[in-house]
Amino acid sequence: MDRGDAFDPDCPTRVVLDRIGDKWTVLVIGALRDGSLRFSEVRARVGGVAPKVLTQTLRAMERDGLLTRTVHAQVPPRVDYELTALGASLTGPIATLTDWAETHLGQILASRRGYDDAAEAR
Amino acid sequence: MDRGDAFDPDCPTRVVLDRIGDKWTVLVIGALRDGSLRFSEVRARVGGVAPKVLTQTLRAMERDGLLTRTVHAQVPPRVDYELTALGASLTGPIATLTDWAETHLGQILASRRGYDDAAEAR
DNA sequence: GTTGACAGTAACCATTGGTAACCAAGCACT
DNA sequence: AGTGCTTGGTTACCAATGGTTACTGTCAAC
Repeated sequence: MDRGDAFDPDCPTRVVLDRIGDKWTVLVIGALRDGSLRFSEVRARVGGVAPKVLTQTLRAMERDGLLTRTVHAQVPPRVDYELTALGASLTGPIATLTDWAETHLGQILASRRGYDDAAEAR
Repeated sequence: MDRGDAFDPDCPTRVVLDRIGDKWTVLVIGALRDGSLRFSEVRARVGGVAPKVLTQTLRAMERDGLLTRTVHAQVPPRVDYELTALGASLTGPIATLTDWAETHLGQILASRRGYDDAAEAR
């Protein structure tokens, strides 16, 4: 097993897909695409994320080597988050994905509307 | 709002990202890439998925127009799932992503190991 | 009549995601 | 001395989701 097989549940590739598949991870990477941000800035960019969940996400990403976390001994505290080379290499695939999402959004919503109408007619 | 903005929590693009971000959706699309399959075949290909969850995933994908579900009035029953053009158009972006996952798996696991060792040394 | 295949469903439990409230450190001001 | 302000979280709690196991319906074949 060299590159992993995403269909085997016991293969670690699955773990990677789990992380990428995480909604917040994708958004955080998008937020950090243009440079480092501090905690509250990430929070502001990624609308609607609870601080607890953001902390979890950032720690998991740090653990996986996708970003670095640097604490400045200041008051008030300042913590900067920045993508590593590994994290930055993910921006490409993710951009592909969000592009798809944004261009096909209309089709999906239309399909969903049709489905709802059919349910209503029953 | 034409294409949507994934960073606004109230924007429907978020909904699309949620679906794409779903672990099982990605794997199901991969499984159906080469043609239609029946329920149990999908289940076998996507190792480790519980039938309930697979049903939920497939229904949601049908609702979003990513695949079609055709029931054959037979006994034993036969249900075929097949990607729509919309669903097939997702295989590209997803392949990009799984490629990334499989090639960078080593780096991530290495980073994770280092993190664990550091925690242990404390 | 009972066994077997297929495609689920039902009931239940575990894990996760999310909310609201609070905390710690240091500085400025009173 | 005490109060308030800031940032970057943590804690306790609750709801929603994900997952597991067991069961169901139908009809053909034995």
